[in-house]
Amino acid sequence: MENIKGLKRTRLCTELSVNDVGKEVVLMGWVQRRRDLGALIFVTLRDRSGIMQVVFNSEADPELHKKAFQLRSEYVIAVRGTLALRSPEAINRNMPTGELEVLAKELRILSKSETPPFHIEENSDANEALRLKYRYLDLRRPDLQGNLILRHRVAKIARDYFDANGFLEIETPVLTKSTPEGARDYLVPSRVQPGKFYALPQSPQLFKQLLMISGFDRYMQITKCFRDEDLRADRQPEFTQIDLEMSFVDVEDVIRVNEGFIQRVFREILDIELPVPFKRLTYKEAMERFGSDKPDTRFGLELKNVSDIVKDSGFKVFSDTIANGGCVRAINAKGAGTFSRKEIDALGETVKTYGAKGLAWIVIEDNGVRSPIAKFLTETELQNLKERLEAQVGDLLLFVADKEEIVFNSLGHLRLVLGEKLNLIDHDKYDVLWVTEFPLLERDEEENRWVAKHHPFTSPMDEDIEYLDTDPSKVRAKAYDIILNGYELGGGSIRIHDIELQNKMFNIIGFSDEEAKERFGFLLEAFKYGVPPHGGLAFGLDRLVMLLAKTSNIRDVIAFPKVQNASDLMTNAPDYVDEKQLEELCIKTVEPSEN
RNA sequence: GGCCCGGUAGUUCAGUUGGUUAGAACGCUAGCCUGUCACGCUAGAGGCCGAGGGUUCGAGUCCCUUCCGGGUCGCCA
Repeated sequence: MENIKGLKRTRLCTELSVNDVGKEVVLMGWVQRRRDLGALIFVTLRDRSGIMQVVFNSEADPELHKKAFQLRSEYVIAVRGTLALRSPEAINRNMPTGELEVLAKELRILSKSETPPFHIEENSDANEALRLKYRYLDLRRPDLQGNLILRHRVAKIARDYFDANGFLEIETPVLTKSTPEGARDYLVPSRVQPGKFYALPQSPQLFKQLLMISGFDRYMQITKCFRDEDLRADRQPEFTQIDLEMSFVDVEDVIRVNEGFIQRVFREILDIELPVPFKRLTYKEAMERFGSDKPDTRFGLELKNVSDIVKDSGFKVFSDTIANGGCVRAINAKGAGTFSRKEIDALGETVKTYGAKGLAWIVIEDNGVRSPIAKFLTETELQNLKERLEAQVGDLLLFVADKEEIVFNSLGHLRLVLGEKLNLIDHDKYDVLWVTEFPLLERDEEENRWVAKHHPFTSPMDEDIEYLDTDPSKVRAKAYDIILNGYELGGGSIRIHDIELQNKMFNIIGFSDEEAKERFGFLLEAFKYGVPPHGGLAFGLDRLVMLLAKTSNIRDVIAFPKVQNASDLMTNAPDYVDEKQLEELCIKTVEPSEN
């Protein structure tokens, strides 16, 4: 093994251009590939910027050529040589540095490598579990390097943009207090106070509110958050938020400053100019039209309420559902009348996933309809349905009857499936919108109480405060989510800054004064000493970068992600610890119970 | 916790109704080769068919259990 003594790297591979031809250069990096033509050896050298061809010619230097013969994939080398223009017939147009090559004068093997378990290349088809076990090799691939560089750039834009707008980056604790409500906490035992635990933050929510009370006026932080819930393609147990909070603002102020941020990200990263202000939908409208509070509005297929048409229908599934307080809604899948019975059944399975009992359907044909339910419907009902759904020959009408919640959820997801299946989604389009006026509260049927839909510090809308006592379900919140192509990019709210209202909120979600004091006493105490009106928002940085990188897997934009069972295949975390460590923490483990 | 998909050389995969010695490509090793760039040519090595149990004369293939990975529902204020 050799060292780099006396050699200094001049440039990265792709920083060299035809203007540098004739200069002596020193490159350092990994052997991407060796092509051995006998007396002539080509090596593609890879560094973070890209690749450059290096030539070893036995005629020019037999000793050096002999040394180059030893090179294998992923050896780390330093090469000193002359940058040369390739002869015209040897130019590789598929390579950014394809006009150039380095004629080697010196080679040092800085580190050898075993044959890697998978080939380091763009668009690797190697199994992801294998790539995660050897993540440091996976991260050598240009696509992942590009993703992490992109991530860095987005984070930098966030810091620059919010700095320019008067925000201060302030760190908040990672070891903090467990709070009720919300996701499961990750707990950290205290050694000095046996039996007590810290919790890792689900978000810095309370700390940023306290910073407003401290008078910092505008705060931002790029920070890790932790939620002990099951993973998804777009969800990791530890993730990063661009978190911010502002004083003396209302909804419009928060929205405006964040539109500017997203606009700048798209301008600088993708060279796309997003028009502001962004579209807005109220929560109610989003649900009614798209069956989702994070609608993908790149395509139509909107939901239509047909309850009034079929409320007295002979089809009991419809009329009984409505009689029991439910509803019937439908999607017109334009042109999907050609779907086979099997395909329609598969759509039925889709809605069943979301709790629907079934999917009723009608195909509009030249001379009438084809449908298992048509015989239960009168001619008038059929005619009204067609009109409401703007049905034409060749269309497939799809109906779900159930509680509103299930109808929205199942049709909302069916809509996405149909959008894909009917190829209605323009994957090069970026569709950004705000969803506003979320309900403040929702009913937890299991616990039979109200819970905060956003969090318990969210302010109700001024005009709805009167309903807090009479009909909490009617109260809308000063909460807003920002949605990109059907993904929730971020969300936030104006907070309650009045101690009376905050106490009332705790009471409505079932906290006694004692419990509220126990859990959030520090906040209520702070509320006694002059609280500016404030509000904020948090973006999911991972998700934002994921969408900018055009991948649907959040692991592709995280350096060391976790797999579905929340373990890290490289480090093998989580893992058992020494009995000694547990003793010191006064912790005993028990076998998990069956069931 | 539920549902769906997957696990066979280093890698990506094929493997028929259960039937002889489990194949291919890439990679790897060695040799030849002075303009390659997915270099080419020749030869070679390489397998706990995820694991355990069962059925069978016989299991990569069928059954049961289990482990691992992915997607998803629940969950994620």
